[in-house]
Amino acid sequence: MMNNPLILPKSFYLREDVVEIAKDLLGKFLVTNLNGELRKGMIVETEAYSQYDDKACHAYNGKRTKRTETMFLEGGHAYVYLCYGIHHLFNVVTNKADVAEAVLIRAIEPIECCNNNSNGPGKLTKALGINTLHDKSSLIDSSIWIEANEEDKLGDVVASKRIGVDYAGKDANKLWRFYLSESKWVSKK
DNA sequence: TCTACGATCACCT
DNA sequence: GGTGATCGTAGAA
Repeated sequence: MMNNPLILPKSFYLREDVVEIAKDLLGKFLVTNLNGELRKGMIVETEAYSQYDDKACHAYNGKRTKRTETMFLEGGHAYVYLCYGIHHLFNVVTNKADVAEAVLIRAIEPIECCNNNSNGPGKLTKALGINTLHDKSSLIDSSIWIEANEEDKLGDVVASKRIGVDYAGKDANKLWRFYLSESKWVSKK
């Protein structure tokens, strides 16, 4: 994957507005190259999480643990963790080092070698072959990366409440989930 | 050490 | 619509 001009540069991830980045990731291509097999899907659904003013975030209020440590890395890294003992969830770490913010990729539209369904955060990691071994991987120069979409014909972007974070009280009402309204691959309308 | 629970999914009624 | 699977992590003791 050397010198691919479409790969999003680190500066894309280092920006300080994680909500903005969550929106920008829609329509981009998430690509993995594992075991010599290239897999690619278009991102159609994302959610933003921030350590600031967001109880739903694992690193809320700057909480640093072995698991959340990844979110404190510099933007442009993968944050992968196990949920419900079964599902691997893939996030993109954003902002500068020591600021814990990330974007959860919730659904992709299969493009290459992802015949499996991928309309949910647990399913897309399975379709792409992502697991917790990829936690802390760089998204710039390793086997997982995100490419720009030169066509960039997105259609309508819809904002909604995030899924599965009711425990977060008022923060559960934040409109920090974004999806492409025309995509049939969105996990839930 | 021990216990509780989750950024989900598939299958059941 | 309701619920069980399943296990690493976090927090308590």
